[in-house]
Amino acid sequence: MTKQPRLALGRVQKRNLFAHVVEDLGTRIIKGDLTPDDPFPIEADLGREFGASRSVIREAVKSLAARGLIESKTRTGIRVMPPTHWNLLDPEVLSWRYGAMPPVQFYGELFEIRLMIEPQAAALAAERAQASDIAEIAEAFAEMTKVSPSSTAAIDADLRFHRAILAAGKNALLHQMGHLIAVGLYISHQTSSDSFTVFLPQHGKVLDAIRARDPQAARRTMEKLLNETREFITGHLKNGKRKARNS
Amino acid sequence: MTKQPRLALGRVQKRNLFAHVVEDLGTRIIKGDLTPDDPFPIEADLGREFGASRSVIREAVKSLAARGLIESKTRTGIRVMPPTHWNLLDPEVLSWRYGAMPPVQFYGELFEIRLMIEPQAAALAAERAQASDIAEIAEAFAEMTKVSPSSTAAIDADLRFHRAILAAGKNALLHQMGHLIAVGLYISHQTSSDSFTVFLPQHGKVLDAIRARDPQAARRTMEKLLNETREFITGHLKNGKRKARNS
DNA sequence: GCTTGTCTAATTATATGATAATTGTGGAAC
DNA sequence: GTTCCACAATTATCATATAATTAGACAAGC
Repeated sequence: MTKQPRLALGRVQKRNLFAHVVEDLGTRIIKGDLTPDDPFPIEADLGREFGASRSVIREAVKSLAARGLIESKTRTGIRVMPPTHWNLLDPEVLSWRYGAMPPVQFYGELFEIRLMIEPQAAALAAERAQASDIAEIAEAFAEMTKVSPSSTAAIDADLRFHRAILAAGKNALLHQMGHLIAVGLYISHQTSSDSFTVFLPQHGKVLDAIRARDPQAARRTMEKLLNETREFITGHLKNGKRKARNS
Repeated sequence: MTKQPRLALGRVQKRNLFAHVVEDLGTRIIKGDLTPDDPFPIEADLGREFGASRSVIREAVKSLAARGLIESKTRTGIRVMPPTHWNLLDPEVLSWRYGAMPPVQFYGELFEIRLMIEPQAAALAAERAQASDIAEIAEAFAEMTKVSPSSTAAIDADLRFHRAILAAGKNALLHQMGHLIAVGLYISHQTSSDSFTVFLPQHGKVLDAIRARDPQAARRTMEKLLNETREFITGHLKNGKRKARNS
C-alpha cells in the first residue's frame, strides 16, 4: 500500500477512506500506471483492493470523473481518459502531477503560463484596482517584509500578494489562476527559500506601479519578477541543489 | 422540477438521475440560489426532493465537491464554498456560469483570458511545432474553408484549429485552456455565424505565420484575430441582435 | 459479404436500511 | 465565566439487492 507523498499546501489533514481512494487512483492515473488502453478494474475489485465498500469506490470514481481523469459507463466499465481531457488546473490534479513529473519540466510549464497571465493581470490591476484591493496588496507585501523567509508564513504572504493582484484585475477567471500560482510558490520556496528575500524588492516595485496606476510599469515589473524567479529556481533545480523531496 | 437549459457543446445526451442532480444543484449554486451562508439541505432531504436515493445524492455531492463548489463534513453538513473557491475552468462549471451571467460580461471575461493565452501560444507554436502539428493546424483550417458557416461542423473545425495551436505550444497546461476556447467559440457562433466567414482569412494568416516559423507574426496575427472577433461579437451582443437563447 | 436484428451477460446505476464516526451544541459542574 | 461532558445531528461507511444499459456474440436476411 504505497502511501504517495502529496503536495501539502496547507496542513496535511487526516484522510478518510474516500480521500485515500481518490488520491491513490488519481496518482496512479497521472503517473501512467493506468492508461486509457488498460482495462480499468471494476468497482467490485477496487472495493476488495482498498478494503472499501462499493459506495466509497463509486464516490471516488465520481470525484475523479469530475476532474476529467476517468469516465464510467454502464456495461463498458471505467475508462481512463486521455491526458488532454484532464482538468490540469484542478488543484488536486496539479499536485498529483507535480509528484509525477521531473520538477524542472513541471516548473517550466507552470512559469510559461504564469508569464502569460500575471504581467497582464498586474496591468489590469493598475487600471481597475479599488482602494481596498490596493490595501490588500500592500498589506500582503508588508507581511512579506516581516515574516521569516523560510517559514510557511512566507509562502502564505507571497501567495496572498499575487492573489490580491489577480483579484484586483476584476476577472473571475483570472482570479481562478491563483491555484497555479500557489503551486508555483510552493515549489519555489521548497527549492530555495533564498528566492524570497532576493526578490522581495521586486515585489515592492510591482506594488508601486499598481499604486501609481501605471499599467505598463506594472506589466514590466511583474514580468521581470517572474523571469528572474524562474531563472533563479530553475538554476537551483538543475544543479540538484533542491531540498530532498519526501519520496 | 425546472429543467435548466444547458450549454450543449456536443450532442445533448439523455441524462441519468445522477447527472440531473449534479446539474440542478450546480446551477443553483452558481446562480446564487444557494449561498455559503444559507444552510444547505441535508442528504436525506435532497433525496426526497429529487426522488433519488441517498447514494445518488452522495455521488452528486462528491462530484460538485471535486469542482470546488461545496464541501461536506460529518455533523456540519454540506456547505457552499465561496465563489473564489470554484473551479471556474472546469467545463461544466464554465457552462453553468455561462447560463447564469449576462452574456456580454461572460464573453468579456473569457476574451480577456484568451488574449493573454492564445497570442503567446501561437508564438510558441511557431517555435516548437513539429511537422505533424502544423499539418493538424493546416488540416483544421482547410476544413474551415469547406464547411457551412452556420453548421456545428464549423464550430468543430474552428475549435480544432485553435486547439491544434495550443497543442503545438508543447505545454500541457496551455493545452488545457482549450476548454475556455471551446466555450468562447460556441458563444461566437451562437451569436453570429457571420463572424466565421468574416474572420476566416485572419485564421489563414495565423497559420502562415506559424508555418513560416515567425513567432512575432504569429503572436500579432492571433492577437488581431481575437481582438476583432471580440469587438464583432460584443457589438452583436450589446445590440441584442443575438439569436434567442433557449431559456 | 454486409447489414440488421436479437439475445445474453457483464457492469454500472439506483435503492434500501443498517451501523460507525465525527463534531457542534447545550447544559452541568465548578 | 470557563471547562467539561453527554447528546444528537449529520455525514461516512457498509452490505445487499434489483434495475438499466449496452458491448459482444450470434443469427437472419438481403
